[in-house]
Amino acid sequence: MEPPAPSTDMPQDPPAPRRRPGGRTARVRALVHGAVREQLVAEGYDGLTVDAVAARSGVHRTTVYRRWRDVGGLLADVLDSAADDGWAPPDTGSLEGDLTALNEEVAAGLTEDPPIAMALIAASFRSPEAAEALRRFWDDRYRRCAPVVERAAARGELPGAATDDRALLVAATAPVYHRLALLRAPADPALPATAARTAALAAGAGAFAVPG
Amino acid sequence: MEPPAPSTDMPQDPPAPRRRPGGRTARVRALVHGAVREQLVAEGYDGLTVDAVAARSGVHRTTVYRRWRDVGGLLADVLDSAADDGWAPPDTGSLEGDLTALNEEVAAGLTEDPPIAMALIAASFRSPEAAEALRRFWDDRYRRCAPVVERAAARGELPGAATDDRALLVAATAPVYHRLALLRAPADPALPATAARTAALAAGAGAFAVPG
Amino acid sequence: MEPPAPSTDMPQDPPAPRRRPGGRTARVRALVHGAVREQLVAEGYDGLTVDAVAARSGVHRTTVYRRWRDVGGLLADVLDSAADDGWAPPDTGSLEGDLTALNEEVAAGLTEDPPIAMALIAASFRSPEAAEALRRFWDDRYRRCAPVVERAAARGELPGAATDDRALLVAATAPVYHRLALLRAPADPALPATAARTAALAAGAGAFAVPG
Amino acid sequence: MEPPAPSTDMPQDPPAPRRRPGGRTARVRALVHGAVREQLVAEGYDGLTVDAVAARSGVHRTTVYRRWRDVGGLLADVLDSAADDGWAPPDTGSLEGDLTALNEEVAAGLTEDPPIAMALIAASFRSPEAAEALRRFWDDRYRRCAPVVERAAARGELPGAATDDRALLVAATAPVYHRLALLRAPADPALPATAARTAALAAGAGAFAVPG
DNA sequence: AGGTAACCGAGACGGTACGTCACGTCTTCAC
DNA sequence: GTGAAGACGTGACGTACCGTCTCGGTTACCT
Repeated sequence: MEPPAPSTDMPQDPPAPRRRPGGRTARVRALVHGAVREQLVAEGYDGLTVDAVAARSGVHRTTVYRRWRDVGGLLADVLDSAADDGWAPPDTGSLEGDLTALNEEVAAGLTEDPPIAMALIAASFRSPEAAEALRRFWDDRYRRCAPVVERAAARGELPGAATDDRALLVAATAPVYHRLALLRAPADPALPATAARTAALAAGAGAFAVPG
Repeated sequence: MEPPAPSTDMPQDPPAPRRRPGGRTARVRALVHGAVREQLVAEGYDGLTVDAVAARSGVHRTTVYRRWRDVGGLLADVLDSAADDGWAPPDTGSLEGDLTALNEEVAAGLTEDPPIAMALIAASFRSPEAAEALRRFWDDRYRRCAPVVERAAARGELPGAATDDRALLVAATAPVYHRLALLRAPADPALPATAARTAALAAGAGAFAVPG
Repeated sequence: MEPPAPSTDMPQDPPAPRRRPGGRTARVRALVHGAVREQLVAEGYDGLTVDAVAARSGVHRTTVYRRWRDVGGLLADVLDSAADDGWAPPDTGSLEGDLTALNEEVAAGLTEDPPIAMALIAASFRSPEAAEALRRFWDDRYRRCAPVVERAAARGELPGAATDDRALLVAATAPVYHRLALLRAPADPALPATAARTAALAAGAGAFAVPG
Repeated sequence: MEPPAPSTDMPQDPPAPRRRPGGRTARVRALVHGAVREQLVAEGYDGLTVDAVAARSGVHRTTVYRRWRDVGGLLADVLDSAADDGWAPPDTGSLEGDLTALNEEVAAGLTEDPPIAMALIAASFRSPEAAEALRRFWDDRYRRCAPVVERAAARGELPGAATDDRALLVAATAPVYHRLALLRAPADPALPATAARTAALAAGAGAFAVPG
């Protein structure tokens, strides 16, 4: 949190690595990002090889390996760059409504075709880098959902002094993820609402209240 | 509740309608099953290749390809053969207690080292056959858990005429799976109980009641 | 002077009842051998890469790596298979005549175009396997030249009880190799004869006599 | 007589024809020369890459490519700069003695460890520039050996009016080079003397006499 | 007891992808 | 405006594993 201390540079201290934000490097990155997305859509995760991305992007294999190391690195970079969108949680006027809408977004994402979200989850099991990126992505998403809980508290829907928003949000969305991503059961149109209602009900009963 | 640990038991009679149940064929199957489990423990899923299994089992590569086709087929067979253990859900005298115990089993399975359960989940994302086998396995496990709900109903813990036992069980266990398998957050010792309490609370409030 | 060994590079007796003449393995070997020679002629040693040989032969890269390991292995195999020709040293009726003829063969080999011999020598500096194969090749050639010395002795051209034939032959041929392969001086039409005369003269003076 | 060992001395003044003798250019050249020699000693010829030399010398890759073009250029420059040492042929009082001493130097150079001379020879087969430099180097060495023949003539060891000193010297040294560099036979302690005696004997018999 | 279909061992091969290395060029940023 | 730092295109390397093929040899089940 403190400002960076001025480097007490010793003789021959290498200067700060200069960035090259514009030009070829940036163009290559954009080309590769696009190719990753297209390849994922076209062939699914199992078709997402470095070779295929390189061929599709027109960038050379070696360059991809140099900059992204492997498929996990590619996905991580794409995921991170995707985290900068302006996503915001729904605001329906009630906790259960918000959670239901959230779950419906989740369900839609997990069942869309091509199955990009599933591909990313699959990737996270093969590449630590992709796993970490996905973790960061979800962390960011859950953090942005905090207002859902705060608004509910402000409306008096939640008892007690404070509520563990993350626990509540995870409890609300977990059944959808579990059913679709792990159990691989067919989509249940009622599940988003059911899971939301369950979590909202438990929250109203103080299940996620923070002591103190 | 988690995918099974590799048992080192000897070949039990496969109830499959196989043509030649005895002798060499069965021995080969047992050798390969053992090698799959050992390899999974030793090298993780990414090290679970047909070649490695063949080498470890002493069975020839070609034979493995002939009978199991690929890694997914190997895992599916092993998973299916593991479904015949005598697992039964806990019985603690209360719905919340049963669910908590169940969740603790799940959490233990997902965090054990070597991470066999995680390896199987990872496999399910790469092989349709393994995915189907894992689906069958979980289906079987949830089915065996039905008595937990039935006992709770008999004790009068659940309102209404009938409860969707599967929905209740999924809701109870989903947060644990979600946190550990997807979000990859560190294990939270309180989560099994919290998730169980949440689900039990919602169930008590009729969230999983079946109409009619 | 042992009789020429039967060549082992052609398909030997195919016990195949209904198969095409020659098994796949032998056909692959023949294809690759041919491609090595062609590539060497077409592109020289620096163009002799595994990839190029594979492409030219129609055999897959991986197969070449599996069986020959690297360029050195390829050359070694080709060299060894070439050692089974029926080469015999010249027989002109005099030691100096034989050595001159031998040197002229050496000079012709080292100056031919495409420079296959030079390419093999170059290869021997990059691959231990090729070096060893070349060593074996020369050893075989010098061994076959022993009759040159024996005939000279029988004619009474050599003093003493015995002559170190290898030393004599190396002394006779070394200047040609040295000038053309190492010093890379232009070919000197007189050198084969000069070097032969020098060696013959020294031999006649007993320079290569074996004591005892 | 063998290619020079890498001297680890610091930059001596380059007697460059028209270059700026001092300053950065000379310093860079010295750094690179040193790095080439060190790299050759440390990793052998196969480890002598432009990248490695640049890294070892601290000079940028691009600079090396600009000034020396490739590995052959590097070696050629180093070899040429090494030709300026003060090497002189032995002077033992007899032709055979001189040639023996010369051969022993050659043999020592070809069998030293690390095998720098062999590395240079290897390089000469891969880079025309290095080949030409090595040719120049040997030419210079043989030229400096002329006094060996002149002294022998002055002592009356050589018949006729004149002797082809180069031919004599090549004949004397060729067996050593041939055996060690091409045939790769183990070092024979007697060979330097044998080859010297052979050549001296032939020379005494007028084998290298120049007509006219 | 013997036949025979099914199964297994063995080895090579074509093929995709991996990840690395070095070469030599080209572009961009900083001076 | 120039030139050094570094990113890139290019080609080759050697490896892992995949899945297939063919051949030949066993084995277990059935008649």
